[in-house]
Amino acid sequence: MQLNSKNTEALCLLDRMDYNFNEIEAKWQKYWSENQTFKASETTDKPKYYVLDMFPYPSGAGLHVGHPLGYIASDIYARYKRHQGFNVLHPQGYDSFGLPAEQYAIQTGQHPAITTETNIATYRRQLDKIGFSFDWSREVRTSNPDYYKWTQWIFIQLFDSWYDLESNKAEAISTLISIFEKSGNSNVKAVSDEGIAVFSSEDWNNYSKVEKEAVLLQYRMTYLSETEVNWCPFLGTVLANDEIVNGVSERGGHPVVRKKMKQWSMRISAYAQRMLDGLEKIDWPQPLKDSQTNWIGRSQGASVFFDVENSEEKIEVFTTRPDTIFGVTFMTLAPEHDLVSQIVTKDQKEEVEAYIEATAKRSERDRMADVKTISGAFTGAYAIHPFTGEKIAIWIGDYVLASYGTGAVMAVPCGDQRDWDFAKHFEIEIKNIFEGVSVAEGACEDKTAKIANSDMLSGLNVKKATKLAIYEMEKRGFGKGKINYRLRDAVFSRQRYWGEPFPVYYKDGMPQMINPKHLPIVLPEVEKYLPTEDGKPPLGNADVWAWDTVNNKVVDNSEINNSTVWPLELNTMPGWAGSSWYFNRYMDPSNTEAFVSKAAADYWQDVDLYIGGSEHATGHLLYARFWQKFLFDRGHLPTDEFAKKLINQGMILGTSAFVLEALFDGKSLNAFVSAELFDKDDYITSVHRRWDEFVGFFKNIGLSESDVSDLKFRWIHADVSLVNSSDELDVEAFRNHPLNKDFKDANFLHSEDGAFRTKREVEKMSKSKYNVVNPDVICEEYGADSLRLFEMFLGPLEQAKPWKTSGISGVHSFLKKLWKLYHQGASFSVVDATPTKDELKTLHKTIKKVQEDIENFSFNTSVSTFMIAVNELSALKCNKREILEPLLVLVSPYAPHIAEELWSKLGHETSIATASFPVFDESHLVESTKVYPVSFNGKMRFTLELSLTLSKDEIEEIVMKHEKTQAQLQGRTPKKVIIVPGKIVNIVG
RNA sequence: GCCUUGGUGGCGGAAUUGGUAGACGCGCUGGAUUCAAAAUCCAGUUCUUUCGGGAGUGUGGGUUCGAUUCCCACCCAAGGUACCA
Repeated sequence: MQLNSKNTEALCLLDRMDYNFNEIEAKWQKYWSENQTFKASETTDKPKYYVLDMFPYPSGAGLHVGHPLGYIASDIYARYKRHQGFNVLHPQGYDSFGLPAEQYAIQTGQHPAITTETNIATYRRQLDKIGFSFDWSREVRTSNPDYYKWTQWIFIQLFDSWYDLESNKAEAISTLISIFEKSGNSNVKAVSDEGIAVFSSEDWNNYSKVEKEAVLLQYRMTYLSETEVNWCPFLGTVLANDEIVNGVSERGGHPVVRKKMKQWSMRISAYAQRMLDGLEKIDWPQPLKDSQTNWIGRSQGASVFFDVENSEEKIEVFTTRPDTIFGVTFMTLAPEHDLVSQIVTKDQKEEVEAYIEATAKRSERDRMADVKTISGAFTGAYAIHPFTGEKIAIWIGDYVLASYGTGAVMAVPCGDQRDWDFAKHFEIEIKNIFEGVSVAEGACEDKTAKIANSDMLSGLNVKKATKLAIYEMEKRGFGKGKINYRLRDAVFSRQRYWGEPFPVYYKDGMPQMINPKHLPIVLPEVEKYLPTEDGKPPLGNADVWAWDTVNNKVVDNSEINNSTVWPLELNTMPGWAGSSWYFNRYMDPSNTEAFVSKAAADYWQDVDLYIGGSEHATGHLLYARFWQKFLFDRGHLPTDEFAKKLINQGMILGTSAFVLEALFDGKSLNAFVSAELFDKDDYITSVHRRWDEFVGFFKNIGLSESDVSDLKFRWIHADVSLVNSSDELDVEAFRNHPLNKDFKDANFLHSEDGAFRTKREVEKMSKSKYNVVNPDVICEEYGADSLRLFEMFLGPLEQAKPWKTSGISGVHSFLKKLWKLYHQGASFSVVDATPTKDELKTLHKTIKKVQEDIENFSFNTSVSTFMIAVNELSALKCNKREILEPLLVLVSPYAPHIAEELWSKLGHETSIATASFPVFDESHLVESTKVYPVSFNGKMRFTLELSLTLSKDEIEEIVMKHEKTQAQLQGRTPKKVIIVPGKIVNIVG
């Protein structure tokens, strides 16, 4: 057929046969939405499968190509599971409470609810373009009152619970009250009972209401306490440990100081051991499990009590090395330790107080930055060694942390390097209790050393000595074996506006829960979103924020009368509150009677596959496991781990482009030189060779020849959309770019070939680096199917990898070839003829590989497999239904739009989403046998690589025909061929 | 420091329980088609070579007929974590 621009008829035909992805994708996205193709229901006999993405925080910047990576992977898996006959739940929603929306509100005065709404609309539009199989009828938003009603409800459940060590689970607080009424608290074993005064049933029954509430508050799973918190003055809020990085706030990098405040805390420490144990039964990445294990920080040892000389007080220490107790030569308390002021002697008082003041002034950041300096002070007091009765000096030092263990250590300088350093510095005795080891140059931290010089422990190894030491301590009553955890209770209050309000009001200073039937307590309107410097939260600016206990509603603050109307809690919940249980809400998103119905929870159970970033290891993923276990304990959920399998997708990085700007005397010259002029190796030569041109260029913009040698250069980011695949900058577009207003008349010194080159560097994708690639643009230019395939093709799912748009042409031309496979000339053409052996081989090879790939989450290699299949089938000119129909089902999870279009052209009336996954038949792969000679010494051995069972004769035939076998036999004929089960074949020559 | 993961062409990356290293794609080179360009198609592309070969999966050893794969030591990179007693 002759084609030219005048032949309009031929062009029309071309149009019809072309792969018009924009049209196809819009058509099927509309079809899926109208037919609710991906709506999940609980009324089916199919087995369930729950595929979940970590829901996004809808930021103002919209999506870049890095965001959908995990969503594409989970979507492929969800679609694959549907083809396999599973009832798939694949929902999506928004984590829409949080700091950036509020920061934006503070700056612009726009209500966070409005900006959040706008951002969600942008996200939804962008997500819809990529063709995900989400069930949007189940969407949740954490900032929606219908949702946070249940976040508040869960908070009330936590308040109404305590952790019973006897049953090792959270129990209703009413069970605790009835125990108190019968027998006081002396027999109660709760996680929180350390430091709680002992009382009898009589005491309890005589307590006032407020006294009872104060006692109970100490037992609750969420409790109010005066705690030292990480206060960030700039953000005006308290931060959790995981929100602090290197002593500054994770967000914005503002300094953080310690401050005592009345805060809600979550008793996550109660679950420390169960969270460790639970890791063994879930299939999560090892690095993530290790992060959680470290964060929980279990250490096994003993707690030992030391008497203080001339005092009633005892000092409790925690040690992981009770076997070294005879090596104790002093004791160190944290400067903040409660006992310091009581035991300090008159003589030392001044020095100790000065030291405490000095350490209090140092911020946490300073203390961390400077770990080398040894400092401390002697209290003048002495403890008594429980075994030997010797006097032991009590020191204070800031290397001991008040927040870990008991805030006191027994110092064993011969066995602990920090104690050794401290002892050296202050010239304290270092007693050696190790056999044949010198401690003159440093402590002996080797755990294989034998203990010496230690009474009954002498001669024992560490393990035995530890056991005996604990036994002796328990027998003599001054110590016991103990397990300590690094995991602290999580502070749950935030001095912010854009978060869940607490369902709490204060009566006589004690917190009271609002009856759940009056929930939600809706976030009030305020005029100013900014917290005050003293830490009073923005809700303090609300006029209508008091609780009327008669009418059960929120009323104006002026009505507070301290008998029926009381003030409401001013703090809001942290960002992780709403995200700690959302996966359960998807199971039953519009239930108004419960956060999830029993039926729905029993049906869906838990998440089968969860995909998201590893940055949530010690935040969201820890808190979510905690709430899940709690809700399980209280009988609200059927499982105590919420996600069976978890995959961390790697980050997609941007390839930034830099242009080289010339500076003179610290000022911009509004002039740029092509990047290769500044290459380390070529700089001299290329500039020298072009020296006149180089000087001329700068003379033209007003420099003298001598000025030129004083030029300085710096790299600045250029927008990547202005740079082509050969790193050449579109100079005109750069001048006219709205972000480069200063460079409108800029001068450019080009390379010799006339191009202007940039330097490329891989960095995190971010707006400020001008390296963001928008998925909308990719969808427009190449289609969503190309985007999906390319994101997978980029590399292994879990690895970080740079984005390079130029690579997309490969997957795009694959789609065009796939399309052609189903077309002949201008029209759709698939025939019903019987496939050949070769065609079947290609199909079944592909089925096998793709199925393995999906199950191993190696989505990148299956894209290659598709390309090979299409190339082979094109070469075979295969257009047979029996081959092309199953091929389409294989491709459809990856490139659903094109698959759906061709599927409908094949005459199917329903969506390809309901088609079954093709069944692999290995009988078509007979010829994929490989033979390797193993050795030749009288006997000859061969390895056969087979994926199927062959008869002896068939194997012998394959072996004897093989080229290498012929060579090894050197013309001789073997007497017999022995076939050993497995892969080894012996040929006896 | 400790824990974890990884190291393969110019680049992203393949390689099943140890079995022809570099699949597939990008890029590059040459060719076909075209007035031309785009698009498409075909061939080549680890390095080196005296065209016989030789070397080669971070480095050095080891096990094996055979090692990217298993073992030991080391180097490097990324991530997590840290006066945690």
